[in-house]
Amino acid sequence: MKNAMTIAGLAKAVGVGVETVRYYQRRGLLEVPQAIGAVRHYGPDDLRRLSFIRRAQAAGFTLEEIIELLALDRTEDRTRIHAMAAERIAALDSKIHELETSRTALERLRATCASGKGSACPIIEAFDPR
Amino acid sequence: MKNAMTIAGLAKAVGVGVETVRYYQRRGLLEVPQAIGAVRHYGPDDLRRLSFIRRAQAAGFTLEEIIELLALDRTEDRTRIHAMAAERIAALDSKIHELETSRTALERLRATCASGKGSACPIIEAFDPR
DNA sequence: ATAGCAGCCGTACCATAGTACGGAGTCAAG
DNA sequence: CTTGACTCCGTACTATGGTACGGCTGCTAT
Repeated sequence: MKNAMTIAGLAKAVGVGVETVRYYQRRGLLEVPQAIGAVRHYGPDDLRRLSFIRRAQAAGFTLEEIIELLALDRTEDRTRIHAMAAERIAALDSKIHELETSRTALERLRATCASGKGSACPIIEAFDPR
Repeated sequence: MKNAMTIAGLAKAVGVGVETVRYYQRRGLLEVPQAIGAVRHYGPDDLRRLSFIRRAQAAGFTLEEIIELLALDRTEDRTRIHAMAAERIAALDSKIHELETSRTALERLRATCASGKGSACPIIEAFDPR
């Protein structure tokens, strides 16, 4: 059958380990397809779903939340979806801001310690809020 | 003694729990000050150090790396400091980029599902790379 | 037909960063 | 001088997201 792969192929296609796929199955994020013989075969749907999981993780959703998102995907509870998206966007915004602040501190540290003259290079002070 | 506080004061000043301070002591990130009587007292130095730890964590350094940074702070190994800063800035940049990409996907999801007409609101597709 | 790689399964273990708990001691106020 | 809050200490437990192991079985190529 075309487009059908075994667990290793699925895992590889998304860049995760086989054990990770099995872990997601146990957690209920991926369903366990019916086996043809004793071996399961995965298709494009599984691939999309697994990719989604990874992208949602990158967006900061926990696996628990992703389980909810996947359930929500089959309903039409727009209110809940909207709320989850809005909440995550807000969290993302503050996280991005935090990382940018950290980046500034690190730039300062890098600049201060680049010039090789003075002896000490005060790491702790580099992080002081300005 | 002025400026001296007990562990709860220190923790509170930085917004962590007492147990967290003790955990950092065990991990060697904070030193255990000499007790006056049976109770330890903490001063401005401890406060600065603890604040630094938290900011460094926000920058994505692990506690293990922070231990190294604290050790480095007393030396003048600028090369190492420079390398660590540069490495972290790069990681931060790619993380920020990733979060921004995620944010875009979430905005798309929010927009798609905001209009209350169609029935389904495809969560999974909202994360597809465009 | 047989070797050997894959897949399957359950269970155990890992890293990171805390958080909780229980007992004993101590300090300060009333 | 008692009460109550706080400290100290060691040990155990938690959450999150995997990763590893070992035995068994079945598919496939030689």
